[in-house]
Amino acid sequence: MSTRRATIADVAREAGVSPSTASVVFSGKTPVSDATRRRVLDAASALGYTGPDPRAASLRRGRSGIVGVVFEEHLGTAFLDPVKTLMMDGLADGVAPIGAGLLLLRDHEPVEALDSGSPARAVPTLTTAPLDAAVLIGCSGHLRESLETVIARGIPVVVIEGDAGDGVPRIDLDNREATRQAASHLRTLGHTEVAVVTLPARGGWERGWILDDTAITIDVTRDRLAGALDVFPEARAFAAAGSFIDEGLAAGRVILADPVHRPTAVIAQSDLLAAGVIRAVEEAGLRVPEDVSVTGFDGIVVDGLAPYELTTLVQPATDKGRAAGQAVATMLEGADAASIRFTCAFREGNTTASPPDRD
Amino acid sequence: MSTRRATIADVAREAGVSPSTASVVFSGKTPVSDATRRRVLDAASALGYTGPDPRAASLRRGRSGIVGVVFEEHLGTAFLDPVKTLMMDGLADGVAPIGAGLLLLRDHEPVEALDSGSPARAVPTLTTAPLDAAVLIGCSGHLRESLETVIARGIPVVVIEGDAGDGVPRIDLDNREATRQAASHLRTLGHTEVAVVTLPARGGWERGWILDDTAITIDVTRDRLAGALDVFPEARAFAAAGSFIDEGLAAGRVILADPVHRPTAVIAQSDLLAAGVIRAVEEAGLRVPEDVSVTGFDGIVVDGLAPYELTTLVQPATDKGRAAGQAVATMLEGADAASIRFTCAFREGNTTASPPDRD
DNA sequence: TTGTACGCGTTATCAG
DNA sequence: CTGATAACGCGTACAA
Repeated sequence: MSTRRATIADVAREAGVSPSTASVVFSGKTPVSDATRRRVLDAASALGYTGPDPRAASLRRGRSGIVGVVFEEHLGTAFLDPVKTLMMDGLADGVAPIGAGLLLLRDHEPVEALDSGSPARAVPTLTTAPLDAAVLIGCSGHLRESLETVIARGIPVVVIEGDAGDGVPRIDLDNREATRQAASHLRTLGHTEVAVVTLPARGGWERGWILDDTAITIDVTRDRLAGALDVFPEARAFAAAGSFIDEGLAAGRVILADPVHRPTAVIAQSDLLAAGVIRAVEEAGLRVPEDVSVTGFDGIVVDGLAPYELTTLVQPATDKGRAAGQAVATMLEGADAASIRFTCAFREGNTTASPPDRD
Repeated sequence: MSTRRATIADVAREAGVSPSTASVVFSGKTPVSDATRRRVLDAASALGYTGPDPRAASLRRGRSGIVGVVFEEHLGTAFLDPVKTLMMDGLADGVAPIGAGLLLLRDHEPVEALDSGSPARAVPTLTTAPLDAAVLIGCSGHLRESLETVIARGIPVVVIEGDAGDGVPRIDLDNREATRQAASHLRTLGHTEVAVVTLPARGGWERGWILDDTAITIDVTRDRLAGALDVFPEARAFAAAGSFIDEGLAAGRVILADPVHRPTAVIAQSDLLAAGVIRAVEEAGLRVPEDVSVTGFDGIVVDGLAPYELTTLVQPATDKGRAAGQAVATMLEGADAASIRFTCAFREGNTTASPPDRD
């Protein structure tokens, strides 16, 4: 049949009922007699009608059943991070009760060249996607911009790990306090020479030392660093370009390079970074934790790190995601959602010990 | 302002132009004089109008700009698999030119209990999401069902690694041929006692031996196994419950348990499984590759596997995703998309060697 | 270049 | 339990 798809009106006509009755059969919003239902269903299958067009339904209802999840990175990259992965998991759980799907979005679309001869076309994003709500996974300066876009559209929004301002529910961690715990642990062990390997200082950051005048626009980085400095005000900090083992390795090499300033402990802002630092320590012919103690952050399973068991802060990543999902669900039902700050659990592994005796 | 949001009609009225003119200003489909444009834009910002409602626009256009990606697993789990992660990456790339967003969907919604007192509500899925197209990441029997749903809706669909039948474009690998290569490599080295650690045999599979009468409904598993059996018809196969290091470890333990039947080589159907098998070998007090050779599949970076470098088949995971995305784009433009079979590259690492001398 | 008219496919609402 | 009516907010022929 080269004709257009059947609509609910066609089905109704075929079944000899009114469109509204047919609609009700599919939505189940109102009781329908069995006989009528059967007629409608039969007519539908006869016409190859598979149910209401979601586009029309969402226009009418004012709901699309879609929650946008905004990343600032290349989508693929986002899932390379175990913590984000777990968050997505929780998020999926959290929105399940309202039956929403998760739409992956990037906050600043890459400047795509004109491909395949097709004329320049607007790349849909936050502005043009049919979202019921949005979850911003926050960090960089783009967050601010995305936030405005979403708020302007009047869409409920939740921010994970970022400064939302206003009345925007925020899901985050006690980053500063948590790091302070790790640092205190190190001080208790007797460390005084400590270095910090941080997450990026801001979007597009290349790895390098954080100096007094370095602006840190990423909240997580700033807060965790503050926690470390609370205990070791003199600690030097080197910011990696991302949360990867290789970045930790690179940072570790730099930090350990100068024998004079060599720290006896390194506070890494993520487990992956910590794993890299451990490699750097080994590479330098030193031992963990005998010569250098290392702490991480996240409490993820770093595959293949054995025999080390990282001393780290275990963050409830899945819970964070779930909380965000629930907050979204709450807002979608018209209620106000509260911000939630989760707490990390300090977990002592075998990567921290007292510093070696000095001569 | 407790009143409803402004519509394009309001903007037009405020600007003193017709609705269609205002529409054109936002869509850019037709030239508009600068003066008019300015008036419209000013009116829009005065009214807090942020652009056309995506729901209405998509009804009118017949396009939502959304491509569904259907997983059969818990969403979070999907991203724990590096290969899927890379595929998503490529997919995001592939659909970028048409500016589509990716909507994460599960094929069989978990049986959610009634939460939060809200009445039982239909959980939207494949049937109710406003999709322009769908990508099925295939395996289990659910695929069949999902496929029918999508086809009934008349939505373009592409299947990755699964049997699509009909005229559905399929993106997959030369799984059988690739595995055959690895197996041949082992035979050339002199191995005769070989075991296979496979991916799950079907959805919901618990780990266990694959017997003659075991039905394997997952294509990837079946094809890769066939490739191994082409070379070693007598090889025994143990199916893991998923592609994880731990599963490989568990499988390895079972396979190595019986000293009489102990193989000199293990063909694992994924790198993660292979990594687990290697651990099992070490755990048994044996060496890789001196006592037991191990091959993998995927060519991903298995974090922390050093000093081993897996002998494996490198699959172009990102390319697969990108191809799927492009196929979707093609179909959306009304053309037919072809199925594509990608080729894996054999990469020899240091986990395979000649078998030990037998007494 | 701008305006008119209409319909995209549904579903709330309310009366019967 | 069923039906008539009226939007939902927009894009696009077509005419002016």
